Amino acid sequence: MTVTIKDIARVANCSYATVSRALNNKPGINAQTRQRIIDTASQLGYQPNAIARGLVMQRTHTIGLVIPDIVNPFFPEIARGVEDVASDQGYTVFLCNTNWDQTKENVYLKALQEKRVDGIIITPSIDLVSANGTNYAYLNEINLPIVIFSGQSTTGGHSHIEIDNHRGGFIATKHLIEAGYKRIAFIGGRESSHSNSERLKGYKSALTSYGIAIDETLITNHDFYSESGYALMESLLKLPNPPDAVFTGNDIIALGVLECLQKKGIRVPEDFGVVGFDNIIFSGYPQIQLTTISQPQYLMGKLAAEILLNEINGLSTKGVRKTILEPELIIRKTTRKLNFPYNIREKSR
Amino acid sequence: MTVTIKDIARVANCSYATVSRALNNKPGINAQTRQRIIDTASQLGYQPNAIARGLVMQRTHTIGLVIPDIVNPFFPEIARGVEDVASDQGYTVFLCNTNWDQTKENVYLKALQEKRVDGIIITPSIDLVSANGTNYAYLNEINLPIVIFSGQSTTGGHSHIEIDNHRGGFIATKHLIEAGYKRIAFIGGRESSHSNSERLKGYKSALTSYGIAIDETLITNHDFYSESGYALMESLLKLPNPPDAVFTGNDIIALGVLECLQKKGIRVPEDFGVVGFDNIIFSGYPQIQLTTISQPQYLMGKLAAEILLNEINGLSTKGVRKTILEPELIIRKTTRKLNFPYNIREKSR
DNA sequence: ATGAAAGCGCTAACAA
DNA sequence: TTGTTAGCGCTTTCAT
Repeated sequence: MTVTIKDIARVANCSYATVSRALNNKPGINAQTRQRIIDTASQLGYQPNAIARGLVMQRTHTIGLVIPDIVNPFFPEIARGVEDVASDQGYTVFLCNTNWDQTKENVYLKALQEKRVDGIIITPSIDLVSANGTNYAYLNEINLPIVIFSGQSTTGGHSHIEIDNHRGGFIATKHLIEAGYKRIAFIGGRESSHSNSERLKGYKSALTSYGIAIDETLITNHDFYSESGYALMESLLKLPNPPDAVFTGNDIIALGVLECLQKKGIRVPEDFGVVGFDNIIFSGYPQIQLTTISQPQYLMGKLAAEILLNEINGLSTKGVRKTILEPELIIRKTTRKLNFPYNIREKSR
Repeated sequence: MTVTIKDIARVANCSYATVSRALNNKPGINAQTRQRIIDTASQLGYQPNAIARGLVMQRTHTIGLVIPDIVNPFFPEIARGVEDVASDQGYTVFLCNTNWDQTKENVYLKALQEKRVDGIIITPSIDLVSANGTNYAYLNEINLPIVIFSGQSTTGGHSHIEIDNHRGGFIATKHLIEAGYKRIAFIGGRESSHSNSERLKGYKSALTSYGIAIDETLITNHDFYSESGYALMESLLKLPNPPDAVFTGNDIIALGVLECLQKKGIRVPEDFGVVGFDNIIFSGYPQIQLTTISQPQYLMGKLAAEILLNEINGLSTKGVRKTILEPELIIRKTTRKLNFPYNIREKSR
């Protein structure tokens, strides 16, 4: 049925070891026989069996990409970055979308190991460090190059790449304060997610720096979806003393917040300020113009893949790379201009 | 290093064939030995090697998903649909993003075959049927279950699933006509793409049905990106007799069109109508409210995967399923209400 | 320069 | 019920 090197050997009249040599450009083989073999291989329509090769080489040229939500435009950009460098270097990538489901994440991790991927890039759906308990040390049990994307290693045993989420939360909130908003709420996504909790810490730290008391009733978390943003915004508005601004866990949430505000007829940015996080492509559209914190998504995907492939190929040591990128505030139309005279000096963080 | 069934056999004191039986729930094995084997397997932290298994079984439980643009929100929804059913059935999916690059598509197709995937779901970046010449018969040379997503088979040898693009183009254009727009342009994406050319045909057929002459200067194509939509809209506006409405090849293009219109200060929908295609999630956002043609993306992804897995598992015959879904017009805020009295009857298509 | 043969980790037919 | 053995298709020593 499918043609193998043995078939080639038969018609090219040589041993199949020779075929292997010829096809893999190994030295020590007569140029003519090599050509003859290559010719018959293409005549027979030979397609190397990567599975068999993988078995003997213990290398599959395959990596796994484990992410929580491919539908959030943040991740497709990452995926494209990862893919571009992977395919450039002859690797192929398994897409593993967990829908923020811890169980599904584990199932995927197991499958990837069984399929003998050469390495894994993962955005854990839960914060590895703050989550105490042994359950979440699972990444340490994987004996494979791993790069953690937007998360941290519990042991320092894995490279990781992320934006400085704390700083991002800080500058987002700072911007809101300086624009003169008075009661700034936080609408986060998954409370257990690493990036979310860092952003929240940044938010708190900004408030504290400016001498503003932290009001726990203004801090909410649920999901990284816009429905969640809508719902939480709605309930925040029902507070006796409702907020006049909100910093959200990501742009998608902010979109839901904006929708709610529009429905309630609350004017943005005049009476209400909104800052998101990620700077997904749609945030920049003229109709949206969301003020947000930018992450260079495609670049981050590329970097993650480069780091991983370097580790796989032994070009760099495992787990040493800590790449923290600087977040950038993108001021658009959902926050007021900084025309508010503010005397309180920002304390250093 | 890694533990194999031989290691298990050694400590469980049996042959490794027995181990294989025990671990795979094969009949004809003593319940106690099975348990003993299972126990030692987990004690040793055994992880089956799917590569070795794949080699002997000639089945990898892996499928390939080949799409042109993971960044277009249309595709992540598809991917999620595909993934959800795949992972449910124990399959894993290779994400192959081609960026509309025919060469990259071929490279991926080759890689997928070499990696012995069990089947492929592909949105060809070029129209297989209209593209004449032998180059584009490549899918027929692949001896694997394939389902073509939003495209057609040249031979009828592959199942395919798509929306009725022609019909979609027709109802989009019809809607614009009935809303009273007079000069309706078409801004497409890749001219060589199947869905694009079908949508264009639908557009022409609607105009013809309503007795409107087709003006080739109003028909433009470039890329499925919003930059392309912006640029083409801009040049269309420079025409001596510019259009007052446009039907676009997809929503992303429409977003670019809207941006251009806004910049030029042209009022939508009062003075200009826009209809997109796909109904990506962002089109429904309150700030956008794009009138468009809906495709049930997630469902389509699910269906594609189900069809493929059925073929793989011999539950249905290869290449017989032709699934054509009905498009739906979603009227939002980028087109006028149908308050225009129109006497010309729609001829049947 | 080429061939013979072992072995990667597993499944499955055949024996016992 | 269990063991022996032959591959799956390939790479890679070790001989020749």
